[in-house]
Amino acid sequence: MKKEYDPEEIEKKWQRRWEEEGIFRVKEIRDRPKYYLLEMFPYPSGRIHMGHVRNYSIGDVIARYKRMRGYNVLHPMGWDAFGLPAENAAIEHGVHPAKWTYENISYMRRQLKRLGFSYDWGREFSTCDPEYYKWEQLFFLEMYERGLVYRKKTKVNWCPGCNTILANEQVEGGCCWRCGSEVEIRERDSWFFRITAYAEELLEYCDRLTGWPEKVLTMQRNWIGKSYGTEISFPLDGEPYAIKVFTTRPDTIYGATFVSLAPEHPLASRLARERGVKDFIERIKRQTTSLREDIEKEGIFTGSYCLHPLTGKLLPIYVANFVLMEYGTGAVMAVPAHDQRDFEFAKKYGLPIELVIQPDERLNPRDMECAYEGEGILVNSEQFNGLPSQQAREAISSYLEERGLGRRVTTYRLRDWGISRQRYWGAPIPIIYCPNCGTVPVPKEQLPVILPLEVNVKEKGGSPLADYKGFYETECPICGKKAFRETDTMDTFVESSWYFARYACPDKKDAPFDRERLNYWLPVDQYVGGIEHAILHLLYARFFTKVLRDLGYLDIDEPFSRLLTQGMVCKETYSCPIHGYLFPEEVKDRVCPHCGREVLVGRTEKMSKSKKNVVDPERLIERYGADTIRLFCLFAAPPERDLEWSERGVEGANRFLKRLWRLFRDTLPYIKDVRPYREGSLDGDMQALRRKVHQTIKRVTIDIDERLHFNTAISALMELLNKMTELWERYKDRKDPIFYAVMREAMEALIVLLSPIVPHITEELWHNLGKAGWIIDTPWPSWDEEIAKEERIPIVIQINGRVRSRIEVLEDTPEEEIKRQALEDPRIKSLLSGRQVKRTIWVPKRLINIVV
RNA sequence: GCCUGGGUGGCGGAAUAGGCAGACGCAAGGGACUUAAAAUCCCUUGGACCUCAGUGUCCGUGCGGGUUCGAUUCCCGCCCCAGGCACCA
Repeated sequence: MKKEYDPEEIEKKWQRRWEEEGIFRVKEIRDRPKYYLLEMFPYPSGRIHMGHVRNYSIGDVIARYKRMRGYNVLHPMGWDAFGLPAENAAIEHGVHPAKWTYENISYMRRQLKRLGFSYDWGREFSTCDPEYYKWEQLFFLEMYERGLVYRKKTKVNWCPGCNTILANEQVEGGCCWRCGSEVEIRERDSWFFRITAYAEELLEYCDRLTGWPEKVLTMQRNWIGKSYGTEISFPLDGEPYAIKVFTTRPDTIYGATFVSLAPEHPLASRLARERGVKDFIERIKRQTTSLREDIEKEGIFTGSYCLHPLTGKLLPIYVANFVLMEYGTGAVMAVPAHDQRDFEFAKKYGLPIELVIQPDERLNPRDMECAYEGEGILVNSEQFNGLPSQQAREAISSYLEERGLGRRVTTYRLRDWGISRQRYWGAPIPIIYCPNCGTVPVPKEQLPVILPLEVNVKEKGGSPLADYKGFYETECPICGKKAFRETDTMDTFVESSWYFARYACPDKKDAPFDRERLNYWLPVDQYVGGIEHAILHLLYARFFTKVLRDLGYLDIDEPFSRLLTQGMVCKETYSCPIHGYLFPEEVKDRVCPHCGREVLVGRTEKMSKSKKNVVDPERLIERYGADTIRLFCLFAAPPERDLEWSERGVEGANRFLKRLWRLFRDTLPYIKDVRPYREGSLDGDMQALRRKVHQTIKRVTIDIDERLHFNTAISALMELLNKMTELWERYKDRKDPIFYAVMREAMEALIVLLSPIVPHITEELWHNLGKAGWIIDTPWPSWDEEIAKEERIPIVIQINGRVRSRIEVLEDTPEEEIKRQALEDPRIKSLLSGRQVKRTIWVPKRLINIVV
């Protein structure tokens, strides 16, 4: 073997051999337990970034580990290939989105291969391939048949300058990111998936996803937002209509002093008698809902009144910008005393504040500086006075129901999923509009509706599909006359909602899935991806799984049994006061390369191209090798935390591998033909080393298997290497066969335990040890609890909770004996002299606390 | 604004069920080797204090309180940072 560690040579060698032998190809093997490990597939943006390296390094450790534990592991990779950046590239650089995407894919595939991940590349696919998206179009049609797809009006961001619809991310501060024009809100027909039909099931199953982080489940539960409330009718004054409001606080009904409508509410414009009111409504309607967030609460009196359903009082009707048409009924009974938004609104427009819930401390509406939103006792509420608010909710709801003035309802915050995108680079929606027959689904046998490649993506104007006759002009499948295709494409979240299932059988030609293979592999046992997908992607994938189950394709209820959400990769930013953000490699000696000014070192933020605080993994691989990068990504932080990039840390990881290499090189001549130590008692350093080996096996196994904390697994392995190096220096010349045997056992364990993390160097060392076969096919080592056990354990002696001394005892020393020893400890004795021991607290195997 | 996380030495982090705060790594300082440098190896390293330099004292896990014999860990109230977002009545 080489004298010095040469990562490039050994990594390329083993990557080639693994590929030649196809050792990561998997087939269904009935009598072996399967394990499906999946990482979120990448968008082919151009090059792999550190977030990918981290994500896929984590996944690869688990995949390789599970394989060593005897599982038949499916570990696939592919491309989430539709999306907006391809179109932006087309506009900016004149490259066709397809060319751009496929070139990126081939570049990034090479980068991933260079990192040595254990993918079964035979299952790779891209979602922009008609062979993939045609099944998605099929699902769309089947969902349409079942009423799970429908069309309704929705708001879109319209840029008058570019004459096109903008995505939310293309709107910056209310203006178009490309031309700076002020963005308008327009209404447009869009296709929706009826995810709300699954709201209850999606919520219920949150309780069964025991392998998911609680924070993700909490976010999803809140997103679905089930709430129990009451719908109450407020009759209009002098008209035979009523405004239906939704409230979760019917107990506050006597505190309602006005009613607020969403600007989109049908009654809003009807009631608006004056021109000023109409203008206000039109102005608010033009604000996007996201823009309205930051805007001050404002509203206008419609000039009309309604009647309080219980007191008969006249209440003014307002239109308010903070009332949402999408939630509840689009109308709110305003209770300023007990709702902060209503409170602010009432203060602003001088509306009365009526206190109806009295908490323990006496509130007076005149002195209130904010609304009281908590529970309390009802006051000013006629016959309900004196009831606690919780009981009052029930009593008032029942009272309203009995009189036909209201009814109890369950609402969800979750809204249906709008999937229409006025984009070119996406899967076409398989619908035809016929002047005679109306909206006609594309017959299934005509699928796929292929996205034409021979179009020009232009900077200005709408979707190229809407300009391309060859695409949109077609025949009606019913009457055969001239008809038009839908030119919208699907949200790219649709592709990523079912890709995990397609990996089970990506070669299936005549159907989306092959039932038998699907049932063998699904569900995904462990899913790994960024925390930023905690809601949208993960909820959509769960929804799609349930839909595909109900359409008869899948036999599972949930796609991902276990979920690991990783944090982001961050780095400090560099900027020049004149030239803006700078790439780290541009900065030499902390000065700007353009003007020589000192660079400002900014906050640590998520790596992003716009801030230029990115590190190119490829450069690091060239310099240190794939194993070093993988090791660093796993060592620097536990997976769920954000990872702060540090070039120094990478060097540290590299040093560790060099130390491993050198120790192995030095010991090899002595241990090459030695059998690992297996049995018999040892003492002194030999026993200590062997104990460390078994302790390390235990720690690493638990860290990888249960805790998914690779950073602590690695630190345990570093400790083992340090111990081995130390003892090697001390004993290498003693020609002690027992020492060599213990070293051999330690070396084998170290290499095998490290192999999921740094597969190349360990494969090389493994073969140098004279082993045949792949290290990934080596069974994971087990530990012997007896060998791992410390004989003497340190016990901390505290006085009043402060550490004052330590003693060492045999593990099973009884409490009485430890107490006796503690009190006899000279230091403790002197500290206790003249003081009365009140009690002692004994924590087995840890400490004894003497309270005086 | 709302939802969800996070905050520990100069830095990344460790402490697995309330029990030794700072494992492991980085950086820094000192030393060894070398003609020299790099590489490598060894030692020191949270802060302050002390005429008992010790097995010493005190402070210290964002800030302020609380529970407890004992709190990085649990509870209450703040501040700051990050992710997500659709003002959710």
